[in-house]
This record gives sequence, C-alpha cells and structure tokens, in this order.
Amino acid sequence: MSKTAKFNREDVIEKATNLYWEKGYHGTSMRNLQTAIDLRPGSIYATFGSKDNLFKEAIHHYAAKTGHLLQDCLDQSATPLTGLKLFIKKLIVDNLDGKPSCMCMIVKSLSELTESDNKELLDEVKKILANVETRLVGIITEAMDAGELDKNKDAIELASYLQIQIIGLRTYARVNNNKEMVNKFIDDIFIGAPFH
Amino acid sequence: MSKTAKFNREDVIEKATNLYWEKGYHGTSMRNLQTAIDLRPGSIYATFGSKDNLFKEAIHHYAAKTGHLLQDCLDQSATPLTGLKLFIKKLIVDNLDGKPSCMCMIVKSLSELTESDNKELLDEVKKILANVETRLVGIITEAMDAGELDKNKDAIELASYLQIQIIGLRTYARVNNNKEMVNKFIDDIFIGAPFH
DNA sequence: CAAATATTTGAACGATTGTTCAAAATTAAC
DNA sequence: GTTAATTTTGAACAATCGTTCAAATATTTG
Repeated sequence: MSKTAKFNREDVIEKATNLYWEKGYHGTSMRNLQTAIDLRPGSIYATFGSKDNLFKEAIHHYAAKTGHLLQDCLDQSATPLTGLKLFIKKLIVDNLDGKPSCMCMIVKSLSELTESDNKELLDEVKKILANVETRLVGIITEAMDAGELDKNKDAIELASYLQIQIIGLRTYARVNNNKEMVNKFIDDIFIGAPFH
Repeated sequence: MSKTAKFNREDVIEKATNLYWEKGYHGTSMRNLQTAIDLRPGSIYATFGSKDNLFKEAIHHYAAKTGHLLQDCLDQSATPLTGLKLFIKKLIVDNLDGKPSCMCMIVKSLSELTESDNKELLDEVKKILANVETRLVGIITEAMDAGELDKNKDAIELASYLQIQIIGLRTYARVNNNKEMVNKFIDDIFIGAPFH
C-alpha cells in the first residue's frame, strides 16, 4: 500500500547525538547534520520536526544510554558504592579518547544554552540533571541500608558532591587527558571529606 | 590634526566580555555585540579586526580580571591557603547572582569550542588554563615553604584538584544556586582526600 | 576658519542559517 | 501491472551571519 522509511530511526538519533555532543547545539548546523546522518532536509523535518526537537531527542538518547551504563555497573557489582565507582571509572576513563567529547553532553548543553534564547531546551537539560540526582540519591540510600555507608550522612549532599566531582573531572580531562591522574582522583572521591 | 575615538576601549571590552560570557562564542552574533556595546560595525572592525579577535581579547580580559581578584585575596590574607580559600569563596559565591553567568567563562569556552572548527581560540583557552595551573602551583608551593602544607604532597596534583573542584562547583551551581551548599563544599575542599 | 586626519555611520555584500514544499521515486497491496 | 500511499529529493525561501567600505561627520592643529 505504501513505502516504508529506509533509514533506522535509532541509528539516525545516535549519529545526530554524536555530532551535537561534539560541536554543541549552536556549533552544529542542519547541513552538518544532513551530511552526518546522510538524510535530506525533507526527511529530517518529516521525522523530527525541527533542529530543537532533534536536539531534545539527542540529549534524552544520551541520558538514557548513560543511565543504562550505570545500571549495568550496579548489576555486575557486589555493593551500591562499588557499582557507583565502577560506573564513574567507565564513564570517564572510557570516554577519554575516541568519543565525540570527553565532557558530559548534558553539562556542555547546560553551559551553552541560555534562559533568554533557549529556555525550552535548557529546562529539558535541567530536568535530566535533576533525574540524575534523584537516581544517585537512591543508590546512596541503598548503600546506607546495606550498611555500606553511615546513615547519618545527608544523601542529597553526597549526590551533589558526586555530581560536582564527575563534572569537574570530565571537564578538566579536556585539558589534561591523563588516565592515571583521572583514576587516582576517582579513588579519592570516596575517601573525600563529605564521604568520611 | 585628527579626531580621537569617542568610546573607551576598556569599557567596550568589558561589555563584550559580559555578553560573550553569557551567551558563549557561537551564541553571540556581531549584531548582538553591536547593540550591547553601542558601536557600529565599522568601528568594531577597525578596532578589533574580527569576531574571533574580539573574543580573544574578551577571554584574556576575563582571565586578567580573575587573576587580579586572586592577587587581592592573597594580599589581604595572612597565609597562602587562607588567601586561596577566600578567593574561591569570592569567585563562586559572589558570582551566583547578577553576573552574566555563575560558570567560568574559560570553562564555557573550553566546552563549546572544537579542535576542528575553532582551533586558534581553543588553544588560547588552553593556554589560559595552563597559566592558572602554574599560578596555583606557585601558591601551593609557597604554602609548603611557609609550613602551611605538607611538603611531601604533589603541588601539581593539588593544583589539578583545586581546578576540578572550582570547575565542578561553578558548573553545578548553575543548576543548584545555593549559597549555603556552595560555602559548605568550599570548606570541604581543604579537608578533602588530596589535601589531608 | 581652513585644512588635515581621524572616526563614525549604515547600507550592502556574499555566505550560511533553519526550514519548506512540490516533484520524483519507491514500495506494498490488490 | 496498476493503483494508492508514503518517502526521498533538492531547489529555493526569508532571515541572519560575519564583514566591508565609501560617504558623512567630527576633532585637532595651524
């Protein structure tokens, strides 16, 4: 009765995500995207509607992928905290080379989007970061219940602390791309002031 | 014999810096700058040459200003480490509201510029960050010589650690703008793992 | 005031931006 | 193989991009 789309939606989003991740929202033009995902404007706009909406799908794809990595690390670890540490090492060390950026795509977006010019996308980014925090609080609470962590600690404060460390490390790695150094600082995170 | 320029060069750079700081390099158009600094394109190009060069002057202006804040904090403090801590508090807490961004302009630039599209500006940004690290190493070494810090510590590692904390905190503050929390984390920095 | 030397102005340039849409091509069902 | 439905194509749109430059304006000096 009709024609079916030739391209794979997931593949397209993955490629778009990688380009946005590398160049950022403003640094990526629709023509950059067209060549990267090998689709003509008509197909892109019929499928995704606008540059903004494609970006929105991209950051959610990125967030979901990172969420799955976290879950995998937790599943294959004996305790919540060891799973968390494994996640951070995989997240940072494995992203030092070969990826669109060693920096977090959500943080890059938080950095370049403004309240005045990109309110909708910025709110989306903040929502994602809030979800990350909620997820971290959950894991930390599990660690407390499992006796892995002092129950008198403030779970929200520890989650904030973890986010600050991950953001700082991944950003600093862009200028000092050193596996050894990164690994050392990750080990230090769980010995640091808020944790002990 | 001739006409002298009506505008003040420093004022113009200050205004351009604030706009670039808020919107980023790609997010700021020359027309945005024209209205912000109230100059016509001819005057801007006669004075600064290009958008890229104006941005270069802006990040150097920002870096110099921040460097002066650091020096002021050191001058009015009894020891290197207390001066450093005062600097970090002023840098972060005083920038939470009313400024173009609570984030570091150099970090924002590091985040949005790419090797492929903005190599020259990116190199300039990296140079500035290298200078910051050198400055921090110097202060840390002074603290060691003054007996304020264990001489067996690695000054470079501590400088990296400080940069990671400052970057992480200022970035996280964009999503959780909380003076109390920020102050608490700054106090923790100097009790943290690498320092003790 | 006149002459010389700047600066200031803003219209305009070609290139690129995000986006649209009619025509061409393709597929599935009968 | 024809029909009906959908996708793919790419030329083209108005808007905006960074930038140029000749004309108008202003200031300083003699």
